[in-house]
Amino acid sequence: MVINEALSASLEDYLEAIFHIIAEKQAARAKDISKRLKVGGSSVTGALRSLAEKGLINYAPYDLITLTPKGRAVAEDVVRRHEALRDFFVNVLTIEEKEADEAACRMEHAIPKTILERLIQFAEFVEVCPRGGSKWIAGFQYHCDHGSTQQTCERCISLILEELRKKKTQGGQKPMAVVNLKDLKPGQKAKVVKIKARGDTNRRIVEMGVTPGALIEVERVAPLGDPVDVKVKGYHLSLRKAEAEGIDVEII
Amino acid sequence: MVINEALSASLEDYLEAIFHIIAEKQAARAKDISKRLKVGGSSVTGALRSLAEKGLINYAPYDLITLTPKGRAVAEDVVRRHEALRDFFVNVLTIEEKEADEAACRMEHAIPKTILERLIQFAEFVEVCPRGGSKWIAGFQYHCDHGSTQQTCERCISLILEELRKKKTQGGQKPMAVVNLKDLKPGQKAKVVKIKARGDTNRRIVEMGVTPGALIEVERVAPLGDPVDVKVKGYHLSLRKAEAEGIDVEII
DNA sequence: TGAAAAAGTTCGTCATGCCGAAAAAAATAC
DNA sequence: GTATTTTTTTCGGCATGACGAACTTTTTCA
Repeated sequence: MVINEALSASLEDYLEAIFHIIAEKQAARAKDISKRLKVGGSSVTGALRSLAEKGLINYAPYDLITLTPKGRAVAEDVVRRHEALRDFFVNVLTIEEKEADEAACRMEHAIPKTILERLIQFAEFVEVCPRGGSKWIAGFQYHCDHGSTQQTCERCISLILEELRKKKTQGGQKPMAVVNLKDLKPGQKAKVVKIKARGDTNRRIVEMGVTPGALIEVERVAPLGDPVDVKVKGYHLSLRKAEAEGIDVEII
Repeated sequence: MVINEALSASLEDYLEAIFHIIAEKQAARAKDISKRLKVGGSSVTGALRSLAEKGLINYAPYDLITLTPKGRAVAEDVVRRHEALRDFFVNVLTIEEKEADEAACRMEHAIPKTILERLIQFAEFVEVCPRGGSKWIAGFQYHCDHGSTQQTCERCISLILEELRKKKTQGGQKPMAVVNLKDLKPGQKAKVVKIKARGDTNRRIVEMGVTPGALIEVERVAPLGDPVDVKVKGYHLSLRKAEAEGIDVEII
C-alpha cells in the first residue's frame, strides 16, 4: 500500500465517481463506474487496482467496492473542489448549471488549495456583502449583455441608494429577519449573525467554520429536525438539533 | 501536417514557452525551452516534432524555432487564458503574483471558452463597477482576515455613501477625470467613456472590443505615441495614434 | 583550422491510461 | 441444478510524454 502519493486527475475522477455512486446505492460496482465515466470495463479494473494499492478503496476482484476512511476523505476533498468551482461559476459568473458542472469537472484537478479557499471565500463574500448580492450579479449580467455606460452606472448607484433606504427604515432598533437556523427550509441560504450556544457546543460549532458573517446553506433537515445538514465554506456538515438551535441567522 | 487537432496540455505548454522566448529573443532554441519547462532535451525534440507536424512551428533538426501564423494564434490563445486566470487571481482574489501565475499555468489547459470569457468580463466588471473597485476588494480582504460582522457591514455601507457623496459633488454638470487614451502612462487602467472617432476608425476600434464601459489597460507607448499597446478583454492590441486619440477614458 | 564544448538528436525504456478481444467468475433464468 | 447472460478480469496493444545514454551536429575558441 503506497501512502500519500498525489493522485492523478484520472484517479481523482474514479474516486469521485465511486463516492457519488456509493451516495446513491450502498456500494459501487465496476459497471456503474464504467457507465458514469464512459470508459471501458478494462480501464476500470486497472484504476481500481491502483486505488486499492493506495489504500483508498476496499476492493478485491469481483467484490463490491467501498471507500476506506482515507479514500472517503480524499473523495470529499475532490468533491469540495468540484462544488466550489461549480458554485462559483453558477452563482457568480451566472453560467448555466450543466456547463458549469462540466467545467468544474475538468478544472477541479488543477486548482491549488490556496486559490480554492480564496475562491470559496469570495463566492461567499459576493452573496453576503451588501455591495454584492443578487442585485449586483444581475448588474453584471446587464454589463455582459449591453456593456455598462454612464447611465447604467447611475442606475446601479440608485439601486444602492434604494437598498440603503430599505436598511435604514427597517433596521435601527432591531436587526430584521433574524431567525434561528433550525427554522430554515432546505435550499435556503443565510448569513450567520450570532452563535448563542455556550461552552462545548459553541466550540464545536465554531470549529466547523460556522462563525458570524459566514454564509450557511441548509441542505436537508431530518424529520424531527435532527440532524440538520448544511454547507459552510464548501464543507458539508451535519449539525445536531442542539447545535442548530444555537445559531441565529439572517436569511439572504 | 495534421490540422485542427486539439492540443494536449503538454504541447500547449511548449507552445506557450516558445511564444515567450520569441518575445524576448528573436527565435527559440531547444535549450531555452528545456530550461524554461524543466524537461530533458530529448523530450523537447519530441514535442517540437509534434508541433511542427501540426503546422504550429517552423522547425527542422538543428534549426532555429519560430512560430507559424497559426502557431502564433494558438499560442496567443493559450497566453490569454493564462493571463485571464492570473489577473483574476491577483486583482480579484488578491492572490500573490507568483502563486497566481503558477496556478494559472496549471488551470489554463482546462478552462472552457465560455467560462473564460465570463471570467474576463467579471474581472473587468469588478474593477469598473462603482459597487466594486479597489475599496470593495479591500473589504473582501477584511472579510477574509476577520470575518465580516454587522459592524463591518455598516462600515462598508458608509463607504458607499462616501463614494456617492464624492460623485455627487464632483459630477453633475461634467463627468470628472475624462482624458484621452493617448495621455495615459503604461500600467494605468481606465474605463472607456466615449469613442469620438467616426467612420472607419470607429469601426476598427469597436471591432477590437473597445466599447464604452470596457476596461482598458495601457501596456506600452512607443516614443512618438504610435503605436499604443493596450490590453482589452484579455486581448493585447496595438492601436495607431489616430485610433488612441479617438478614445476618451476615465482613469480608475 | 581544428579540437573541445555545447547543443541537439536518436534510441531504448518506463509509467500512465485508454482500448478490444477473449477468458473467467457471478448472477440469473429456466 | 444446469445453462445462459451479465459482469469482471486478463492480456496484448497503442498513444502520450517523460527520462538517460550514446551519438551527431554546430559552435566556440585557441
